[in-house]
Amino acid sequence: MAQSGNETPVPRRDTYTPESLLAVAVEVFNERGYDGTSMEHLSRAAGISKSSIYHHVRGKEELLHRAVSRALDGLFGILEEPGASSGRAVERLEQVTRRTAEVLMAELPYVTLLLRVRGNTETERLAMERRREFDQRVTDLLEAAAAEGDLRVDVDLRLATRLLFGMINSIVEWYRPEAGGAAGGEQVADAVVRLAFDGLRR
Amino acid sequence: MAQSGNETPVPRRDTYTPESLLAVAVEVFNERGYDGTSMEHLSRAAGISKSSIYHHVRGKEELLHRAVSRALDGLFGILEEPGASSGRAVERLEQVTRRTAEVLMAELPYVTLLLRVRGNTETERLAMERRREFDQRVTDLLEAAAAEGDLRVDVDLRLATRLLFGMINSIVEWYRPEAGGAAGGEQVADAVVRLAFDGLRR
DNA sequence: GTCTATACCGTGATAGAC
DNA sequence: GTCTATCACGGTATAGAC
Repeated sequence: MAQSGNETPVPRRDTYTPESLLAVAVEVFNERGYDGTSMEHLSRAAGISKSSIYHHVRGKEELLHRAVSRALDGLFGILEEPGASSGRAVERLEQVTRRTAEVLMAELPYVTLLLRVRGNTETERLAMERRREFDQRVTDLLEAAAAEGDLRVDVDLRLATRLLFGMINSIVEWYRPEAGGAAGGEQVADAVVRLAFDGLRR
Repeated sequence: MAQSGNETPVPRRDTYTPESLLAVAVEVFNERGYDGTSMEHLSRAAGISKSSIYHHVRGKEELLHRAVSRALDGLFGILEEPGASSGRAVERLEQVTRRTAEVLMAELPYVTLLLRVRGNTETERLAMERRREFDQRVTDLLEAAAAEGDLRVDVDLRLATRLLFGMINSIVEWYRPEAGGAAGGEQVADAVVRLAFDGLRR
């Protein structure tokens, strides 16, 4: 993500960085819920003591903050990608839909946590606000596509955006990258685009 | 819901019953998350002391149990309704889709809580299991509809079921009955069925 | 049916040795 | 960078008066 410059030439072996600790913490947060996770749970999962965790991060909420920020950066990155700003709106919308599903799967644990945040702390409220901002950008895209006459007219646009995101976001409830089985990431993204734009019916 | 027979002729005025206390508790659970809610929070919301709550229920988890049971009873009720067992499968599926959305909105706080349960306690694990059972019943319906040739063949059925439920369930994230505005329950249910079966595209 | 007072434990976080 | 020991606090739940 950030530049891996020429300092610290090779990742160290054993000791934790805030980043590697984050990966562990986010897994636990997603299993037990953020509020349901104690520092004791985290310390056991990381294999170090509670107080060692405080050497790397200021506390539980900093871990949450880092996690949701990473997810949000991934999502907003989609809007900067080439192709997100030219061409027919419905095609841009289709591309954003596919990329959102892909980013969600690529950054699965981080986005999962983001989507479950309820607004109890300042960190959570900030995350919710940025998320709404992203949603709004996509709503704008739907409006543009509707103005170009490419969307059905019998469904409210805000409602459609919400249901579209509902479908995409629900991927976090069951997608697990290791189990390639009947659900590789490509296949999932394809299915989302097909169902969202053309529906279930033959 | 239950019979309002001739005993207890009129609901009492002021004092709490387990049922009326439940309504308050579920609201708070949904705002703060179950784990994020303390008995102190509940007591403030109910306007009685912590210990008074224990007069009505055994503890926090009993409130959770009552809430998710109510949600699950509503959902399984759909499968018993007339029309859910005869006729073309794709039409039964459409009907179940609409009814699921409707029940979700009618029992909004209870279903919301059900959908957010993560499996930390025995109550939660039981709820998750019954929920999976419901999902399976709907997957069966998709299989039947596919066998009758009414569904598109380029999307995996389990995947389609999950995305369908993802769309329906996401209603709890934003639907609020009081704000009739652009989103009456009828309109939402219609939109879900249209998008799920025929897609966004004109 | 509600209250105040309290038991008892797990929580997030810190101090200071190694 | 990690540990053990400890702190103050808030958590669920109970006892017993009114």
